[in-house]
Amino acid sequence: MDTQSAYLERLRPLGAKRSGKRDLIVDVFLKQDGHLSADELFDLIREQDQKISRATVYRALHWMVGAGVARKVDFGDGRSRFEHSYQHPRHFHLICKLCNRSFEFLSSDIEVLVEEVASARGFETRQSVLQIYGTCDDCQAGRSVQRTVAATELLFARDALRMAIATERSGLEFYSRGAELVDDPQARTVFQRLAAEEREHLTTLEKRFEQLLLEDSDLESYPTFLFFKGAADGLFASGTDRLAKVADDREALMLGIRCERGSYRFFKRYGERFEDSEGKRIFLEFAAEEREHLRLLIGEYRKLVGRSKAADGSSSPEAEVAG
Amino acid sequence: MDTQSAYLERLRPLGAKRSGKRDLIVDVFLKQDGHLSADELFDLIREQDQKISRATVYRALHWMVGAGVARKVDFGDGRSRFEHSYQHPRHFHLICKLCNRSFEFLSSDIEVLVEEVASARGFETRQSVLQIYGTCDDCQAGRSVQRTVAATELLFARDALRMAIATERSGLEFYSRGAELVDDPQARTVFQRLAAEEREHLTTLEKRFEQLLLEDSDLESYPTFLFFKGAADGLFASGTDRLAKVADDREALMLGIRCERGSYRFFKRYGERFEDSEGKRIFLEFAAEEREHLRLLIGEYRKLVGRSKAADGSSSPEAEVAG
DNA sequence: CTAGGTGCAAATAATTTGCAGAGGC
DNA sequence: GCCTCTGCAAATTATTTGCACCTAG
Repeated sequence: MDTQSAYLERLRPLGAKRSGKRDLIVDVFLKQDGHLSADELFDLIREQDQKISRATVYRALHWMVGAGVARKVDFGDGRSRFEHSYQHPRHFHLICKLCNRSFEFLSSDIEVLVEEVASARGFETRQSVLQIYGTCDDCQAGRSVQRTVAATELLFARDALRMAIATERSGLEFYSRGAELVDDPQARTVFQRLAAEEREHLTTLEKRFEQLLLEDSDLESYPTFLFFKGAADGLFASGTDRLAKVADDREALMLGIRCERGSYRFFKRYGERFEDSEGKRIFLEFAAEEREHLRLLIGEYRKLVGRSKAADGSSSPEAEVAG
Repeated sequence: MDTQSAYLERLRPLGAKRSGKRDLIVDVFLKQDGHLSADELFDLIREQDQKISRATVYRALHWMVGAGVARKVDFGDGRSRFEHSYQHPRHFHLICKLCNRSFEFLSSDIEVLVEEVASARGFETRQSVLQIYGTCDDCQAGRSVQRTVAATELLFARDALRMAIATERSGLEFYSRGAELVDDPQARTVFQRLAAEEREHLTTLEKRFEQLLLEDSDLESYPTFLFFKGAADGLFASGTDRLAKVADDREALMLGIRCERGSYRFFKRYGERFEDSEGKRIFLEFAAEEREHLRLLIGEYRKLVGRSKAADGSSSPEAEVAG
């Protein structure tokens, strides 16, 4: 966590003056996981410095919220709670009313819908908070096991990797199949090359996943953190299905372009939304790879259309590629 | 609002004793629209009865929340706010941080996703709260017009009717087109009959909509309250497109069945989710109509398959109809 | 030097509670 | 008669503020 100080440095201009006290408070706060009430944070601070007053803690929290370091969340139990934004994408909460534990998750699907609703009203969103109150499975089963939960950062990275791997797999299948089906030798070469790349990336991603597991061997067993309904894996999968039905090589390439473009936009868009974190990096790196593939495919598509001028013009080829 | 007392009566057993004071508080509370803080409610109560104390209001609110008459919502401004559950489906909020107004909406799409996430965790949901903080369009534009907003009840009814009407319209188009395309005379009769029914229902619904407008002539101008992304109107519309491509009458009927079933499930499912209200009734009544259509279509389908035993078996007809 | 940060104590603000009496069942 | 509701006032809890002082830029 050495980027942390750099991160804070970036924020300074917003907040004016630096001070030892505030630094301490911010520091202690960022080291914590989960949701702290002002009072809990105060107690923690007091362990380090007996002389810091409650008011200072409140003021520091207020500053952090303003500077975007922290978010204020309300669990309905009277006092406010705070959580970091640092390496911690905004997320939603499942709150168990029995054991008072809270579980986090992230759903890009929901975020998209929220955006749609807001824009339908001309509303400019700054923050959205979703809390689902109810009973957790442990409490329902009578278990009172205080299951330790991995850091959100790890879960996020895990889910981002899972998604990337799933996409890579179905991409691999798509291109392998495509290489078999395509007639044009150059198009086939491109499909084969892309298949090879997917295979290579897949290996890389799987290694990265294994490395992640080293940090917490139970990582795979924790529940999903990042929900993506029609995540990219569906894109290529349905693409592969449709591949069997394409009329010619041009259509096959176009299908590839559509899949890659969907996948690229998807990973880029979400990668951009998150705060600095391993998960964000995974998303963005993956998006960059998809962009390369996309470029390759589009180039090949243009060449193919050039070669066979007798394009049937059924679906305005150039326009589609341009998008 | 005469069902109101009956409604409260139903709740009594949960809450023990009836009392004039509490009745007054509940009464005043239910008459209000929007989100009241305890204090605002207290002021309103005081207009009726100078001697009621703040504590009593708090206690009554606490009771109401427990009894399910009210919900507690937190807008992050320090004090809690309360809103009815009565004739007021749970909903989400857009909260403008500048003018402090809040706008409600309902999104079944989001609710579905929330349910999915919760069940993926084995979490039993009791309530979900979604708050979107930001800046409303009025504040963005510098307008400070305190636009009056219609009662949620009305907006909900309006949107339910809009949805029903849209579905009815595309259903009408579907069956009209179907009647032209179908070969089998009996199948044609069914399509014609359904088209006629849709036309009739459409008229009824449109009248109902006009009546609703009498209650608030600006009703149409208020922003959408109920968001339904792939609302039923999309179902029949895409059905009509596909109608041109069906191979035979059996497929045409099957397409109708699929559309009706989708529509039926849709309206039923959501109708069931809401608290007693005009909107709920609209949903459920509409669902009942769709069920009738569905029954008719399935009957016709079975007859047709019986007539032409030479079914190609391409899509396990009976099984599909059964679902 | 000066704006902002800090501690302390006092002030608010929202909500809860103890207690004695009133009222429904 | 018992149990719950009610008013009042006092208590509690979370958070903010005034003020005098301190410190980084």
